[in-house]
Amino acid sequence: MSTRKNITATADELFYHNGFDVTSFADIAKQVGISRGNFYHHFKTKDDILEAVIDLRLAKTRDMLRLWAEGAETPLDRISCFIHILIRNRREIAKYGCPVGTLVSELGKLDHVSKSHAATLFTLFVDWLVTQFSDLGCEPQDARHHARHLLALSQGVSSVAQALQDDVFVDDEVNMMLDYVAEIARTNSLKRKS
Amino acid sequence: MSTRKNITATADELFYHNGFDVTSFADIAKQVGISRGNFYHHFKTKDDILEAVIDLRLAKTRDMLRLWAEGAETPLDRISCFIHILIRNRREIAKYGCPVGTLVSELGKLDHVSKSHAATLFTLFVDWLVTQFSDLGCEPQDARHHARHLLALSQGVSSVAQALQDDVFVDDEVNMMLDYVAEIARTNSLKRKS
DNA sequence: GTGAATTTAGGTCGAATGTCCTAATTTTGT
DNA sequence: ACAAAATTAGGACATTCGACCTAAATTCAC
Repeated sequence: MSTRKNITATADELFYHNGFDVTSFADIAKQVGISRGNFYHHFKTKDDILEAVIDLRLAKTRDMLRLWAEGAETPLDRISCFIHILIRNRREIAKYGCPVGTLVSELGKLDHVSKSHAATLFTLFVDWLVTQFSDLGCEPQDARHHARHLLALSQGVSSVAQALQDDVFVDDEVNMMLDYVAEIARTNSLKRKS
Repeated sequence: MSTRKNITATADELFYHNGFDVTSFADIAKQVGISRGNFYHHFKTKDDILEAVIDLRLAKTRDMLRLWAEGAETPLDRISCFIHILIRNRREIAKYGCPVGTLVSELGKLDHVSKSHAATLFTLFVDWLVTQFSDLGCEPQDARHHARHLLALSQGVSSVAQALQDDVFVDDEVNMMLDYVAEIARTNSLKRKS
């Protein structure tokens, strides 16, 4: 892997685990195994690293969403993929929260220029979910509503899970989210028949 | 107001607006209007200030919950008070997120000793909501489930609202939460009749 | 009123930060 | 093979941080 990508991937992990502001050049350099001075050749400022990290996350998210769209047959299965990240990443979430939500929150408090850039990560999920709910037969405004609701729920579950450290809670909420989507699919199919 | 309380209140605000780690002694001193050196007499370390801030928030939260319990006639009205903080504090939430969730998240990433102390802020809300749902006629495990679900939703709405900056979204979610509670109250009253 | 206790201001300290520079080292193009 | 370019290491820099100290100012007790 190129050094630049190596730096970006390491910064991505450290920003997630420890926070953007707390993570120093020295921390990243130590983990990558290069000298601090080497940074300036790849990234002029720390903000440049942040931009690269956000771009990396955008790319990884797009890949993940595409994989879900291709891998699952029905919109319902695809939405289930989204919901199940809460279980698949439960260990990391319990420790560090949601990588998107915590970054947006921190950048918001720092009033950082990249906060809107980070927020586009959210819209990536919203847009994808809107597509799925539309494919499920929802009207545009309903699809948007359901998509945002699901995103908010996943954020909230991450946040509370980090505080309470309770696996059962996550399972319960995931089941509720699955029921929520199944109910929408059911009513939509009824509507279609009438 | 005493200097100590003045420091604590100012630190409370700055920790919320800018984050704990980012906020420096100098920042607090400047806003309070005292010299930096004066701190050491009131708080030995920055962590001591954090402890005092968490205690302050615990006290303020307890007062607020007591006020809601006394001010509202029915459990349903009391739960509505909780839900409506999302609207009452919408400006601050859109800027800085939820004061509890963002603090727990930051302390979790810092692996700070006070993270569990901060997490008790969450349990304060959970316990209070459990009481309300129990008064509404819910079984203990149901009450706990509903309480945590509502808390997670409020957290998620705060998080997504900060990213999307959309007032309509908050209104929609608040209405959904109110419907959720109303539905529980309705089914409970039906159960009671049978 | 006066001595003791509390509170305050201002400065110092080492450590750590982001940024930047320079000189080696390695890689690349021909 | 060799010059040019890219990459790397290590250190210098001004600044800021939490922590700590001392002395002046203020408040309090009697």
